[in-house]
Amino acid sequence: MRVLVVEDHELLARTIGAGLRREGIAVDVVTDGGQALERLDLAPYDVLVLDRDLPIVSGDDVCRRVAERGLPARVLMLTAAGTLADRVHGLDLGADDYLTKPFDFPELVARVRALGRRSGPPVPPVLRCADVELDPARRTVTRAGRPVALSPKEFAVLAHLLGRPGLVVSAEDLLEHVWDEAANPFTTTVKTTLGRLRAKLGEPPIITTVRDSGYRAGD
Amino acid sequence: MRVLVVEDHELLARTIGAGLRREGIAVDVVTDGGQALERLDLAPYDVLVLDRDLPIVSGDDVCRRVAERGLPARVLMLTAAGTLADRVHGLDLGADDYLTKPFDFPELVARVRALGRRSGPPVPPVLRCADVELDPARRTVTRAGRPVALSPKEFAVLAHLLGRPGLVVSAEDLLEHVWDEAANPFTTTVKTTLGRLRAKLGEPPIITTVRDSGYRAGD
DNA sequence: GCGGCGGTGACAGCCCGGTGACAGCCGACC
DNA sequence: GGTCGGCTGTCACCGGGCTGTCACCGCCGC
Repeated sequence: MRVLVVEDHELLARTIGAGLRREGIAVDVVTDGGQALERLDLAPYDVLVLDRDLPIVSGDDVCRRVAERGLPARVLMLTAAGTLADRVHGLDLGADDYLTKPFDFPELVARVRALGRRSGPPVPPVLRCADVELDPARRTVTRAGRPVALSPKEFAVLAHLLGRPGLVVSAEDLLEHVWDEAANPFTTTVKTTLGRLRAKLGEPPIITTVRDSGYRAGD
Repeated sequence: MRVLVVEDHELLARTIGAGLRREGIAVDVVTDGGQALERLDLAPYDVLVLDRDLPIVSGDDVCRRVAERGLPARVLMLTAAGTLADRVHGLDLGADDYLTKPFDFPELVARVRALGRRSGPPVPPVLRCADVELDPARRTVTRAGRPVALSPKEFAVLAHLLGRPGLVVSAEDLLEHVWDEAANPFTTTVKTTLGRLRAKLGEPPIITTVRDSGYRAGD
């Protein structure tokens, strides 16, 4: 787990850093919000321990920027102001947890661990072939950066082919995996769908035909 | 966001459930740990509000099982025992946050929301897409600066979509996260709600349909 | 030349998704 | 406690685009 501590009170900063390191956590320490934003661009932190009362760039600002940029770091906000309103406000800014000074060190460690325990869910990979990209989660296909609108069947066929780059995929194989069991095994729908797909993908061809065997993409 | 409340004190359980629902959150309520474990197998909850002092299967046990099974649910532990040692112990068991009774309801809501944010990819506090802005904390939506009045369900659906910009969200996914257990899996309510939502949002469309797959906003 | 395989265009049926109407339910307000 | 109104789930119906079928053509190998 990688943690960035942002705390302008230097002694406290060093103390937190040393304490977390003693727990086997990789820690970087900076003392103002500007440095924090720089560091966040340079390395992927799991947890950000953030003092709210920072000079110049406040903890709230850093927190908001983290959320805006969609950074994966979870934010643990430290503050002297422990009123309910402040706490709620901080959480709504995008902080993931809140701790009021003075705090007990074991609790800080436990909360940092809790935040770092689970990182985001694994993202399904984007399939690529030449200048064609297929994103399964977004259900989008682009060619040279321009979106290509595909029907569900066309999309499924392309995904199946791009998922097996360089391999020859037979029409029977496509029927089995892309179509359901109701598909007529003597149908010509595979070649029709492939024709439409090729037409939408344009030139140069992404999918080649291997006579008597099937189709191939990528490689 | 979908929440499971586990609280053996029935009146308190119902009060929490009703209060969260009023905030547009899909809530299921059970009154013991055994039921909680069953429910957790049946539906993907985002947040678990868990009383620590449960009969038979304790909150600690439930919490441990959640962590062991690698369930995506975040745990907010409720307890009467507010000593530091207890809090640290709870967090080490896998709880993600801690609240001591008696608590203020706005803080419970804020913490549940914060945990719900964490269960997905990090989400900025205000969701935007084109000229539409959605503020989860204020429960407001504006289009081109003009307020749009949405019902709780419509709001929750829009928030779920805007929180996953560019991703295709299936009707099943919406049913699981926006509706609670009472939802009929064969219902047409999702498309009806989406129709009403689109009508209120007006032109140009914010939400697009991906045939056979689901809906997408943003991107 | 001819046979077989694969590509292409036209066409029609069908399924999916959108829409409007309606009813039950619940909370608010009187 | 009664009534009203908004929210939400169900249903029936409609329209459009997807997709499977078919006929035909071109190409390649024999």
